[in-house]
Amino acid sequence: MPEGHSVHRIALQFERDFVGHTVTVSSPQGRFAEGASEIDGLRMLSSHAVGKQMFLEFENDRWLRIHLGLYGAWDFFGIVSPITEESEARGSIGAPRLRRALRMAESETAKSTDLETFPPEPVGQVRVRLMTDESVADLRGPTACEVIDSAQVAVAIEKLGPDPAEDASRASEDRFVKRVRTKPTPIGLLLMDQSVVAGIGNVYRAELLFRARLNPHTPGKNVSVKRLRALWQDWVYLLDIGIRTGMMLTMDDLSPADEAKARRSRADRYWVYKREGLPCRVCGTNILLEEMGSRKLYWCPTDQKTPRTVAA
DNA sequence: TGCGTATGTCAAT
DNA sequence: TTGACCTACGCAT
Repeated sequence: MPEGHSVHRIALQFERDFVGHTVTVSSPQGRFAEGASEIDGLRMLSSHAVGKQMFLEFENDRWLRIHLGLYGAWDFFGIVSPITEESEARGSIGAPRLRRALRMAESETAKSTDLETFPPEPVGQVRVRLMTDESVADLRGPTACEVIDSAQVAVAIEKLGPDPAEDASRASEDRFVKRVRTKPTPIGLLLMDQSVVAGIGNVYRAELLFRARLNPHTPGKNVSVKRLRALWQDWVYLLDIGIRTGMMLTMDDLSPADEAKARRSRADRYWVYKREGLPCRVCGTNILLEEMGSRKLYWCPTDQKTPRTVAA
């Protein structure tokens, strides 16, 4: 379910509540029994996200690499610390941390409920359970879940393009621009290519292209450097909002009422995503749906009509 | 109860 | 380009 923002939030959650702790690792479902035994009882040393992948570092050069894929999700139980200013703001800062259950990765429907017993019984297909004295994290449905060493971590990260949440430097932006400019591939495909830019998924792709008023079919090499820099900066901006709020909020300058609506329901949240056949919020033209990269692409044929590009 | 869908990726063809 | 895979949920029957 997650695009880059949720993976970064999850990595932050681990940083808060697991890093520095000795972790009991098990595989209630059994499918990760071997990997679990490799890291069981080790101290967690760090937690990182790059794009949609997360790397949890343990002692002895053992790393847990996780990719949630389409349906993966983490559930946290017990002590679950607030991870952003916004979540801090909901309770008083410095107040005792809550004992609760929180589902992450399905940020659209993040739930937090009271917890009666600790640790709770695993429910459903839990591939991995990580447990400290105070906190439990259950992983279900990941595409990737494996124990590797730091050399293999380096290989995995090498395959990924820049991720602004991990490196927002100008060099990172340049890397993105350069990669896009060398390819004849449509920009709508390049934004989904994790080696070009890491962390963008199907929702952010559609929304970023609309915000840029960019035709998804424009070949990467035909998009001007100026527009690509703007596109990168917009991703920096949206990703930051995503990490802070846990939601893919892509519409700016909403009235407080519309902002509340956008937060409450997906139907009121996006410019074009999942809005095929509905009138464009800007020009009224019906939003189109087409397949691109075997994923559903939503766009406005009027606002995103011409590439309006000049080779710079 | 069963079907379709989903914010993803990879291997096989 | 297609199919396989991981799991949960909403909706129709």
